[in-house]
Amino acid sequence: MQIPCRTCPLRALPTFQTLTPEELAVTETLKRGELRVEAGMPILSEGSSSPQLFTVLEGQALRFKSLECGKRQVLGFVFPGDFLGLQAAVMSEMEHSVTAATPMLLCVFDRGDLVRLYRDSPNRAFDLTWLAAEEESMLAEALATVGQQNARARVAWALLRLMDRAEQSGLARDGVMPMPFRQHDLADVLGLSVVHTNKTLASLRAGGLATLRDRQLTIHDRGGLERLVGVTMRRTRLRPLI
Amino acid sequence: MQIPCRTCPLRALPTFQTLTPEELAVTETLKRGELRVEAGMPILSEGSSSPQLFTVLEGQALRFKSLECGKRQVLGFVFPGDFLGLQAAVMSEMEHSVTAATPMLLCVFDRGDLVRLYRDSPNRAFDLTWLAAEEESMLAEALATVGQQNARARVAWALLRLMDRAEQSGLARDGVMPMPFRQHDLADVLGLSVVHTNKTLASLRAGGLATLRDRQLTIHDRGGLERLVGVTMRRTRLRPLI
DNA sequence: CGGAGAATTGAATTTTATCAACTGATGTGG
DNA sequence: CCACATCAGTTGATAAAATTCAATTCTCCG
Repeated sequence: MQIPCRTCPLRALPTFQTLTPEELAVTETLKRGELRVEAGMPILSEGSSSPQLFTVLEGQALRFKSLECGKRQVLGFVFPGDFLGLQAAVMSEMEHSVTAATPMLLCVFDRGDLVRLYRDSPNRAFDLTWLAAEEESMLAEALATVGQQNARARVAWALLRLMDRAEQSGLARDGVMPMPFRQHDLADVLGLSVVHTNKTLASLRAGGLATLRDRQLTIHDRGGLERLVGVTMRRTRLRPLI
Repeated sequence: MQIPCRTCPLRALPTFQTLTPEELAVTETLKRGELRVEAGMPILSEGSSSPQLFTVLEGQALRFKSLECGKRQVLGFVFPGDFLGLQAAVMSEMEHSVTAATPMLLCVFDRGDLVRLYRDSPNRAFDLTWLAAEEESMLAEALATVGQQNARARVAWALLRLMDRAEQSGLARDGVMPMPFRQHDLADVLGLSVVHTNKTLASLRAGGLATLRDRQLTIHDRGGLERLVGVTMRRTRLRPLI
């Protein structure tokens, strides 16, 4: 086990809750090891009941659902600090898949320890519910965007969400972040075709709102993008880090 | 308090978990009373932090998010047995609203009791996480449908979902259920215009797949509808009833 | 019976998807 | 170091889908 929880660099970030020494100790007993994953590799698969749960230490990934017709709907972006596999742990199996978009480092937990956690650490149990509720919020926001907004507003929303997540996990500076996701991924988030996503990105770029190129996303005019987005975007909150 | 939990008619339904007498006793101490709500009245509002949580005993409702532009996205249908307000209890406030579609009878809980529940009843705490994860699944399914499917498939999906939920809560018989929601509501679920929803319904009716009229939904050809729907629809599961 | 909200229908218009072709960057092997 | 292959990104033309608008009919209640 390379990194003990108490010195986990993620905990230093202002986004994450600070734990009491006792809580930290409990968390530490749950950690089973670390796992490195290459870009493009699957981490969790729809329909499987993973015996392991993960906290992302480094790298980015995509959550998505595959459709019979071969299409897929991307459900969300995964950033450091995110917890993966709760669904499989709580229901019998995963309802979506997760695939690494970059090389990743994962902190590994054991599904079987969950019962113990609920019994012994009500605060941490509450945090798990919080995480599930947070996912629910994110999906609701996405659904409202995809269901009700036009292409421009959808893309604007996705860019702001990406930047927000990147800032949370300390990956962005001054509206600039590394962008590991493809336009194709963006299109599958938003229910748009790749072509139309591309044109919309070009239009935002031309309007001086945001630039996506060379694996890098730059937000030039946050206010302008926010005006485009019709749904209320929740401010970043203090998250629990399992 | 009119109905004690142990004789709650919902518990008799096969959809809901049976509790041990102890668990039932705990649940009973949480119940604060009952609330009747008229059709069309708001139950929970986006942005508010309701001090109360509800379990639906009778009636149907809609969860939805309002957009700045005046549109709204319906996030899901609420049926008897559903738990309302978890989001407000876990995060600081509700991220969506709930409005009654029919007269309703709600079982009332107190938000403040949640901490006690997490401390004393790990099983029930786990159930709350389960409920949040279930919501997440439903939203993911909706997002995949709205994001990737055409109008026919979307409407087919919504009709099957409605029927499934109605069967779960004992409201449907032989593919026939009372339909309290308007075509306008359906349109806001699916990200379609009312007009197009209407035409699509007409086309499904003409194809002998399903009929929606006189406040009643009839599924004539479940297999036909399922073939239209491209996303995997989870089978009804055993749900916890809080 | 009359009025209000809901459902339905037929254009006209707008938005988005699909198709096909092309550019540019990256990487590999001879 | 160049030829070649590959893949992401870009663009224009065309087709399909959904929205909007306008008008009419239907249903439920008072």
